[in-house]
Amino acid sequence: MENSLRARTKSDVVVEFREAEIIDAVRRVIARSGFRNTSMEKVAEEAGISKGTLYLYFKNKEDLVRKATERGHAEMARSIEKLAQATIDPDDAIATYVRAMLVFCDQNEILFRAMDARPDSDGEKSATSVNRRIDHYVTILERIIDDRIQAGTYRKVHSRRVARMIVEAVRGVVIERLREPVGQRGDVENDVEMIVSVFGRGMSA
Amino acid sequence: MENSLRARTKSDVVVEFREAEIIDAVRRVIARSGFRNTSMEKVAEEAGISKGTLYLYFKNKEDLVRKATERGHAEMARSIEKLAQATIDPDDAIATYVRAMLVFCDQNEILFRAMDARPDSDGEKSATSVNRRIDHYVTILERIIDDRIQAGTYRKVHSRRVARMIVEAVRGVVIERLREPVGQRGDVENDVEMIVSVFGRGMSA
Amino acid sequence: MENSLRARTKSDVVVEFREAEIIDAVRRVIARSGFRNTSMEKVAEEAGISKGTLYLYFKNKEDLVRKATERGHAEMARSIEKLAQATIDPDDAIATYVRAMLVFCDQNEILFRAMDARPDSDGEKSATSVNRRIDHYVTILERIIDDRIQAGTYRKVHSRRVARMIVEAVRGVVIERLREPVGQRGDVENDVEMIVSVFGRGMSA
Amino acid sequence: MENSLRARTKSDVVVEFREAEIIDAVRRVIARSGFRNTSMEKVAEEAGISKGTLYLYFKNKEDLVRKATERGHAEMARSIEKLAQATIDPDDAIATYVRAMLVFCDQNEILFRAMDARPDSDGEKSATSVNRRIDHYVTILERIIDDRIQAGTYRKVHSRRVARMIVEAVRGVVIERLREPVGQRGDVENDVEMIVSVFGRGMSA
DNA sequence: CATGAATGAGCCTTCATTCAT
DNA sequence: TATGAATGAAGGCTCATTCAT
Repeated sequence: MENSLRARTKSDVVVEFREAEIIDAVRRVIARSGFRNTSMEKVAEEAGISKGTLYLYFKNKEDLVRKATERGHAEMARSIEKLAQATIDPDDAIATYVRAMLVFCDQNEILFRAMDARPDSDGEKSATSVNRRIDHYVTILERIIDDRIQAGTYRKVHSRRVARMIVEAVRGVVIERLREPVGQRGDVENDVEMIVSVFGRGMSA
Repeated sequence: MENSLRARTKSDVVVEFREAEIIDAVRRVIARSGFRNTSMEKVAEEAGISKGTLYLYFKNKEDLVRKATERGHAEMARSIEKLAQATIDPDDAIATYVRAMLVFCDQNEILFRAMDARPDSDGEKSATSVNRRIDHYVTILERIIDDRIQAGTYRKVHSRRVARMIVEAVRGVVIERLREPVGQRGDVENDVEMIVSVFGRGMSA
Repeated sequence: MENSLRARTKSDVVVEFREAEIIDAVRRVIARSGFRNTSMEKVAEEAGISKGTLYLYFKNKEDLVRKATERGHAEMARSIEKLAQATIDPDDAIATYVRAMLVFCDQNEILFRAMDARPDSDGEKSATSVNRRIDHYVTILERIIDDRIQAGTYRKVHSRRVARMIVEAVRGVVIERLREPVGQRGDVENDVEMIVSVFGRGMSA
Repeated sequence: MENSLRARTKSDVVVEFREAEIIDAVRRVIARSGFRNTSMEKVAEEAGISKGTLYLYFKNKEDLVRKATERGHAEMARSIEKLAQATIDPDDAIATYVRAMLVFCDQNEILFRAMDARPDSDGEKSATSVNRRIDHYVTILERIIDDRIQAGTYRKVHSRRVARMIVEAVRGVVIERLREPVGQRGDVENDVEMIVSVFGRGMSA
C-alpha cells in the first residue's frame, strides 16, 4: 500500500512536471507567434516532445491553451496576493496591487505577452475565461476604493469604472515599459509611485 | 482624354466604394466572430460578393484585415480631430480628446470591437500596425500634457506614460460601458467628466 | 429567367456529374481496399481530383461513403425492378428477381464488391443503412412466397427466412462466379435455373 | 534438461492461456464495437493487461485479429466435427452440419458477429484467411452432396454452388434469428428442419 | 515478462489563394 | 470585372507500435 501510494505520488509528480513543461512551451510559442500561429506542432517542437505526447497530457488544443493562460493568471494572482497580504495599511492597498502587477509583468514579460494576446474569441467562450480573470483584479480594486470612499479618504467616484481604469492604466504602463530596452526601463517603484499618485490625488476627497 | 479621365475617376469611385463596402463587411464579421473565425468566405458572404472578388480589391487576407483596422483608426482619428479642432481652450484639450474617443466608440461599437480584438500577432508585424495607430493618440495627449506642464498647470509627470494611461483608461471605460445594456449606460458626459477629473486632479500642480 | 433556369440546370448537371464521378471512384477504392483502407486521399487520387474538392461535393467522409453505397443499392434496385416489371407470370416471379440480382452483380462486379464489404459497423449505425437495403429484397421475395403459399403452389414455409435464404444464396453464387475467370463463369441462366429449381422444388407443395 | 523441458512446457501453457484470454477479449470488443472501433487500447483494457503486452503474444494488430477470427472458425469447426462424427446415416449428413452451424452460432452470438464482420480487406490478405475458413465448410458439404449424387439420392446439381448456397443460407437464417429477441427465436430444430427440407427436396432426384 | 509513456505516420478537414470562364 | 470551382498546404487528432524501465 505504501508502495502503491508512493508510486502514485511519483507518477503524479512526473505528470505535473510534464504538464508544466508543456505549458511553459505553449507560453513561449504564444508570446513569440501569437495565438493564431500557435500550432500543436510548434508547441511540441518547443517542448522537445512529439505531437502525440501533447495529447497524453491535454485533451485537445483548446484545453491546452486555456490551461496555459489560466495557469498564467493563477501565478499572477498568487504573486499579487502574496505581496498584498504583507501590507496592512489601507493607504497602501492600491499601491500594493499596482506594484504587484507591475513587478510581476516586468519579471514575466513572456507571460504578460501571452496573456495580453486575446485568445481569438470564437464569439465568446475562450475570451470569457481571460476576461473573468482580469475582472478579478478589477473587483479587488473596486472594493478597496469603496472602502476608502466610505472611510472618507476618497471622494464619491464610480468605483467600478475607476478600478477598471487603474487596471488598464497599469497595462498601458507595462506596454510602455516593455518597449524600452531593459536597461532603460527605470525603477518599477517610480512607475508605481506615479500611477498611485495620479489615481490617489484623482480620487482624493 | 477627358473621357479617359472621367472614366478613370468614375472607376476610382467605384473601387473606393467597393473597398469601403468590403471593409465594413470585414468589421462586422470580426466584431461578431473574432479574428480567428473571420474567413474570406464569411467576409465575401457578408459583403454579398464572391470570394474571388475580394482579391481584386485586396492583395490577400492580411492586407484586407490590416486595411480594415487601419481605416477604422483613420476614421476615429478624423472624427476625433474634428471634435478636437472645435475646442480652443487648452484647459479642455484632454476632455475634448477623451470625449471624442468615448463618443466615437459608443457610436461605433462594431468598429471598436473589431479594433480591440488583437490581430493575432504573427510575431510582430500586424500587431505593430494597430499599435502604431493607438500610439498616435498617446502622442497627441503626451504633447498636451507637456504643454500643461510647461504652463505650470500640471506638475511634472512622465507625460508619455500618463498619456498612455489615459488612453488605456478610456479603453477600460468603453469596455465597461459596452457591457451594460444600451439604456443603462448613462450619459457619456458623466464618464468624460469622471476620467478628466481623475486625471486632471491627479496631475494638477 | 429562362437564362437563370438554364444556368441552374447546367450547373446541376455538372454537380451531378462530378458527384457520380467521385462516387464511382469511391466504389473502386472500396472494392479494391475495403472500407478501412479507403481514405479521402485515395479517393481523390482515384477520381483524379484534389482532396479539397471532395469536400465541395460531400460534407465529409461519412456522407461520401453513405451516399456511395446508398446510390449503389438504388441502382441495383432500379435495375432489378426494371427487369422484374417485365414479367407477369407469378411462376416466374422468383426467377425474375434471382436473375436480376445475378445479372446486375455480374455486370457490376466493383459495385458488388463495394457493397459486400461491410462498412465497418461502428456498433450499429452505418451497417443499418446497408442492411435496410438488403432487407428490401428479402421483403419483396417474402411477399412473393406468401402469395404462392396462399395460391397453394408452395407448402407452408417460414417465408421470411426462406426469402433471406434465397438472397444469401444468390450472394453465395455471385461470390463463386466472381472467383472464376470471366470466360469460365458459365451462362448466368444456368445459375438462375439452378437456384430457382432448388428453391422451387424445395418449397413446392 | 528435464528441468528445461518442464519449464518450457509450463511456459507454453501460460502462453496459450494468455493468448486465449486476449483472443476472447478481442472477440468481445469486435462484437461490441465493430472492427473499425477495435483499438489495441480497448483490447488491452478488455483483457486487463497493458498495450505493450499484446505485442508479446501477437506480432501486430493484423496478426491478432486474424488469429482471433481463425480460432473462432476453428472452434466452430471442432464443434461441428464433433457433432458430425456422431452421425453415421448419410441421409442426416447435411442436417448434421446445418444443425451444428446453427447451434454454434446461436450459442456464440458474439463469435458470430465477430466473424460476420469483414476484416476490412487491405486488398486481399486478411479477407482471404476468413474466406478460406468458410470455404472449408463449403467443401465438406460439397463432398457430401457429391456422394449423394453418386448414390442416386440427389439429382445432378452443381455441388459446389449448392454447397455455397447452403452455407450462405444458414448464415442468412442466423442473421434473422439474431435479430429476434432471444425468447422469440423459436427452436433451432425448426430452422434446421426447414433448411434441410428445402435443400433436400430441392436436390432430390 | 510486463508496463505504459512516447512516438510519428497517417487521417480528416479547413481555408487562403488561384485561375479558367 | 466578377465568379466560384479547384487546389494544396497546414492543422488537429488518433492509434498502432516501440522501448526504456
